[in-house]
Amino acid sequence: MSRSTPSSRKSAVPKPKPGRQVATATSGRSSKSQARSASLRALRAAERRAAIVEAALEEFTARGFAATRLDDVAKRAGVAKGTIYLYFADKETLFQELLRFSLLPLIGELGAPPPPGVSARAMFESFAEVFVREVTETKRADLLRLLISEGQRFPSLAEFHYREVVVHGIAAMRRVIAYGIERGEISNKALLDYPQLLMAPAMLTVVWQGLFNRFAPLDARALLRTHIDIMFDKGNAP
Amino acid sequence: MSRSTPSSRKSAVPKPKPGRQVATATSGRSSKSQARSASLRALRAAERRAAIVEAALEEFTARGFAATRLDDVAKRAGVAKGTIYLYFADKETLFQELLRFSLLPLIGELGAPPPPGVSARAMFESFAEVFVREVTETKRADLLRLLISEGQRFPSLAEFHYREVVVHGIAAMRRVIAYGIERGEISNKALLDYPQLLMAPAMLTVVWQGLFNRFAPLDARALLRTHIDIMFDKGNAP
Amino acid sequence: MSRSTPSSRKSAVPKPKPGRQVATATSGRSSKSQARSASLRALRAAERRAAIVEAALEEFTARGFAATRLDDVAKRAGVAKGTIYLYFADKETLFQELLRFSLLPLIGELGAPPPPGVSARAMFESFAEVFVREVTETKRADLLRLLISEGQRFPSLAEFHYREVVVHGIAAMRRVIAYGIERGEISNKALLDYPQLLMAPAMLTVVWQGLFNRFAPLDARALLRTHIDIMFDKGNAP
Amino acid sequence: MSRSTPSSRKSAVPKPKPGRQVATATSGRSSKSQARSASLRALRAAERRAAIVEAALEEFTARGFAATRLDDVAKRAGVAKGTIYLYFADKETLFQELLRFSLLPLIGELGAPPPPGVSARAMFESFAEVFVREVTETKRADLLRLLISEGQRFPSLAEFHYREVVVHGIAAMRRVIAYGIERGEISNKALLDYPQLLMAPAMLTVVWQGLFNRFAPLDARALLRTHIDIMFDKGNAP
DNA sequence: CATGAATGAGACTTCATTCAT
DNA sequence: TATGAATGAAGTCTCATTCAT
Repeated sequence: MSRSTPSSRKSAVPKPKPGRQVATATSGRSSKSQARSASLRALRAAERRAAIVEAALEEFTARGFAATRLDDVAKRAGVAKGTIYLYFADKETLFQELLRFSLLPLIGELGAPPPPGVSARAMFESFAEVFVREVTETKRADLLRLLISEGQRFPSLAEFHYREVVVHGIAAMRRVIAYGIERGEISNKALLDYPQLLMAPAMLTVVWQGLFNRFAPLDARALLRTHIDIMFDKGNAP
Repeated sequence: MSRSTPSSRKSAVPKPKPGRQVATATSGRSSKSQARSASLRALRAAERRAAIVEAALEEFTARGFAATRLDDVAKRAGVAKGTIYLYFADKETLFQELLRFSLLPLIGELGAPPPPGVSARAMFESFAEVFVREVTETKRADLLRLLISEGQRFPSLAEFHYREVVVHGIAAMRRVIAYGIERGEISNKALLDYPQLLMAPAMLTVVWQGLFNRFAPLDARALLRTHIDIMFDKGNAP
Repeated sequence: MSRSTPSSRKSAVPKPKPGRQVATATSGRSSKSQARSASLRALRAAERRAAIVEAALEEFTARGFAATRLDDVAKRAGVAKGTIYLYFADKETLFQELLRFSLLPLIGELGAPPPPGVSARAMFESFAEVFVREVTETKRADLLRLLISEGQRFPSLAEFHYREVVVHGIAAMRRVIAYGIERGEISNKALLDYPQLLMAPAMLTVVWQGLFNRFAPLDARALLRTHIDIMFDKGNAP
Repeated sequence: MSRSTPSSRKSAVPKPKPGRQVATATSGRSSKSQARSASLRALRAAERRAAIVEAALEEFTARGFAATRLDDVAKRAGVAKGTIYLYFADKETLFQELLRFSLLPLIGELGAPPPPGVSARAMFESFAEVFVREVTETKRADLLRLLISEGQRFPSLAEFHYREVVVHGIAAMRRVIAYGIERGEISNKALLDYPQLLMAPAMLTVVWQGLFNRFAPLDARALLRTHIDIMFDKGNAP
């Protein structure tokens, strides 16, 4: 192996669509209705962009930033090399955009307003469930790992996630903790200073699954259940 | 910059030794005493090797595997580029060797025989203290982050660490947990199934400090203290 | 910047019309009067062509042939990139056409029939004045520089200008010289063999102004006046 | 033709040495004498550098800066593509260095101290002769044309030549003119203000030979002789 | 006719690895 | 054993040209 990639050359990641994309049959031209054709074009553009992002996700998560070849991204997306540059200024922009906007929706989902009158434990159980369903069992886990791996080398990216994701996540955790303390579900008030402790097992799961799942699969749900049992006193639960 | 690294070129990492290493004048050969000169040479060789590994550590942790240039490693180590190949087969070998043997000693330290009659909490407190002192506040934290970042792309490396480090660590955690349950310091027996929970905050600290310390410094010791307070019932502590 | 241009990317040459050209609303077709609409269309076509040539002039003179991007020409002309190909076969054709027809009119102006009975000196003074007014102080100087710069690499272009411009210019110079000799204004008959000497200062001016005007502005008119004083004996002048 | 070059692809300029350079038989290693081997290496480096510069000269003068491929320069120099980067930072540096140092020696030659008691005409005749012999009939003419062609697009280059070459040349011309006026060889004192007029025919020759020599060869020596006859009164000549 | 998204060949540049000294 | 000059494969990015709309 010559340059720098650890594993096999030529796309260790299996590529699903070898030829040109299916293109969802746009060849039939109605020849009038400029507006529709314009929106069609816009639609096509959006599709292409999405294809590129999707392909980039696969390649970047499989190889990391430096070892990913835009050539491979293009092939996987079913576009020419130059096409990528119609949508993204350069490799780094594609990479950052991918990471920037992929984890954002999570915050919305995780911060969904809890049903009233519910226990703190139930609130966090809901968090955990969403995390498992929407991250652990999804490509988002790969994205999170990618962020953990490359964040240090892209300070602006780290900052973005700190501000847009982490700060809100920490705040949410703190609210749950405060609520739990208030309701007597959580006894240790120092937890308020380290709300990260609530998320630590979730993060560990993501890292573990990336590195060691091959050798020792980890049941995220069960692990988090145990975590919850430890963090919350059962007293006030039904 | 064209290829792949996000930040500045030309060694973002400050290099301590600008000129060629002092090299302690080896050119004048005394021409007798082959045995001593042989051992001297071996010593010199060992030093060189160590210098290369040390330099590689700096560069790899600062840039990751792919973006690190052997040229920079050589410069930092004070040797010629070709010299690296006298000690390591190639870039990947150097990288793996670096990671393979750098974290091993930890297991010994962490697995040091606990003083008899001590509480489970005290045992884990000792663990935590060693971890903070020997990892968090050391270059080992960088190595751990490097492992987390690149492990997925070097399966053999991940396997090595799983077998040589993680398995033992998990076993040690489990022993502490069992002991804690036995002594009544730990009430939740399910923890025995997920000893990772004991380590999760430590790992979170390492990741956090790599990504977010700039924006929100994290006090590893205090965080772990809180963690310990939660995991261990205080009843039986002195 | 990676490829080839020395200075700043993104059009160092200031572009006058930022948005799309006004285009004088051609979309509403009155659907009758085909003849007039045809001529209108022809007019529109001629305008477009002219806009492209004008834009090409700016860009080519600013960057040279190879470093000029048709994309920039199109933007500056207010047309789409593809439109250029409706009027010109390719980049080189556009370039050559630009150069071919831009300098031709000069020959007419420079070869204008001199008022009868005038001195040779006056004839050449008139040449010089036209040259200063119509070349030196005009974009034509840029075109001349462009020809000088790229002519060697476009042999057919050099040949064209030799035949269509230079030959006539040389002939005109020779006529002036012969006339001057005949009238006793020029004493050195060898000048007839090197009529280029009459034009040399004009050419030097164009080159100098392209390269060094920043550091040492050159007054074309005054320089040529001195040149004339040297070439023509003052005896017979009024 | 695809990208940008006007004429034929694949090196219009004939390449003399297809294989690896002759390398002047350095294979015989004397195995001792480090100093000599070091100087040998230095010698080799100097040769290589020279080969690259020489090749670059050919290619740049044949195609201009933008259209020259470093690949071709490397092939012509008999080195690998990467080798160029051991000696020059990038394409532009190679180009500028080529131009910067190739014309400098001229100033020395042209500014050689004139024999005492000689006429101004003889001094300038000597200038002219050196110019013809060392520029017109040499590759330096190509370099001068290259400078004229690309100077506008490399402001620093134009400035360098203005300061290092032109200023001195102009000063030398002015000295000759002053001397000629003093000796009564030159009558028009205004020439002191436009010493460029003395050089104009030389420059015209270089440009002409680049563009039109194919169609109308120009005898530089004869043209300059006529020029001299016109500029200098014959009175004081023998 | 006009558009401009898409293409893909090709240029510059980097850097792991080799090998003569 | 150590060196570091040399190599050349490979990657990123550009831009002339095409073509469906």
